[in-house]
Amino acid sequence: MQPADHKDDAGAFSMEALCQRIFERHRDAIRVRKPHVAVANLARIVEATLKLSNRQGFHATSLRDLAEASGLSMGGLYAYFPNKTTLLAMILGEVAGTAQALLGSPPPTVTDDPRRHLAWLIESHIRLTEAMQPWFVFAFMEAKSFPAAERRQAVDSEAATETIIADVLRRGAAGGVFAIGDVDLSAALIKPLLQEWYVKRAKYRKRGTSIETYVAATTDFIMAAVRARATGHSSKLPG
Amino acid sequence: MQPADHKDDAGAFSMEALCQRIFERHRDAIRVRKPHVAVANLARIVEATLKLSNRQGFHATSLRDLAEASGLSMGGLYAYFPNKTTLLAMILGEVAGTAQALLGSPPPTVTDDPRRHLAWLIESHIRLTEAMQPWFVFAFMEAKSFPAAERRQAVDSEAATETIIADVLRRGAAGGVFAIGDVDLSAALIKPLLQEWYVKRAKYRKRGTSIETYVAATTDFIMAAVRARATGHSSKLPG
DNA sequence: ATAAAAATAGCGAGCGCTCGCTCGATTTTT
DNA sequence: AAAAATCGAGCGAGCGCTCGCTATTTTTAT
Repeated sequence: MQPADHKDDAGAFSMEALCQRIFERHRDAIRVRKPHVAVANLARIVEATLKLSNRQGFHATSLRDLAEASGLSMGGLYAYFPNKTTLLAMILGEVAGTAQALLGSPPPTVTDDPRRHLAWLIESHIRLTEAMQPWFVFAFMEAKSFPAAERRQAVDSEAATETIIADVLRRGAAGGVFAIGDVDLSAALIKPLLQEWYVKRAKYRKRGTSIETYVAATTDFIMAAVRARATGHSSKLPG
Repeated sequence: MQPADHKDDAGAFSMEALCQRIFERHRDAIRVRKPHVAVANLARIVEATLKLSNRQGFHATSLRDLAEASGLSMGGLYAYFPNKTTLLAMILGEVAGTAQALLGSPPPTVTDDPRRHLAWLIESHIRLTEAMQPWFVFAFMEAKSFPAAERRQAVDSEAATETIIADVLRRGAAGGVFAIGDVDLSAALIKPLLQEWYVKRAKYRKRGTSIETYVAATTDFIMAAVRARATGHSSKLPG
């Protein structure tokens, strides 16, 4: 672990690292060739987009606002995306990709016990969305009111997360570790408990609820709801 | 109980009844004097607003679209609201008012047992938002990205519902009926489980999940999460 | 009963303005 | 000096909203 160079970083989920990946994924749509120039400006553009959109909505954010907030000109912006909708798609794609990459790769130490696996999913999801909070808020708020392709991407991404949860619940129920009536419905109910943290982030900040408290309370709430059998294992997780 | 005259009605939560209240609340902002004319046209305007906004967002819905979908002219619309923002506020206010009126008046047969009271809150909230689904989706999606006054109204309304839940949890915890660590945090976690039904309505429709199934599963999930003590009472609720 | 007068409801072209986006000129880098 | 990156005035389209107007209903006067 090396020190991050931005304030809000969490290493692999830093603005820098995420924009690096956006640049690689969209090389053909981005006219600027030099990586260090492109990534730096993408970071300024994405940062401005998230800030303005999360305040007033993506649709209500004009490219003039965006130019001013990012420090580029109107025309300059268009070297980084071919149109406004593609800028949206770039951000949505990065959110969905990062979430799937993380949640789809649990550490091997965790997967053999459904309780530990479920607890890991809960904590990882909450910590990921904390590190990328503006990104997830953006995806959550904007995905609904936009073109079919982008909308579908968001729905699929949500469904994928839910499937991961459902698989763990199913294995736990089969092994007698959980007592669950409808596994898919339970997975569907767990999702909004994880989203709550970033969607209502302001509320918890105002109340002084720390992420550790929220992770603990949510894990406890969900474990009770699925009637997780207590064992000798500590509930403490690797940070 | 008398038969409703619209398809999606649930009596007091019909488009007609809700627009009647909007008309009464905003008589001074609405230039049309005759109640039966005003209420009928308000219904067409609100219906069109909810339909178009829930597809593409309120901001992206133009007054020309709205005029065409409601069957009125551009100028005609402005006899029913002084500006677009007030139209938003009218709808948000009606949603918040209806929710508070219902959830704040539990039947006396229910309030003396926290378990029954909590179950009643769960079922009532879900059935209300089912009857007024487009209204609640609209409020949920649009409240964030709009003027301070309207935004505050939405936040306050959410907080009020959460307070009602927290009060019931607190009484139950005090009486040993529930075992809860942090009452306020638990109430905050119950909220998104109730919102899930209308926010993701399409998903459950596709899966064939009925409202009865969802109410039962959510009630079960929440009761387990708060460690509700089992009793001899039936868990069946009055419809 | 009937005609004149007043009030109400609705229309849609058009205003001032901002939007997403383009493109030739200009600056910066190599 | 060539290439890459950036600039910003300007375009047509579409926005929220207004206003002069017509058609209809209700009230008043005879």
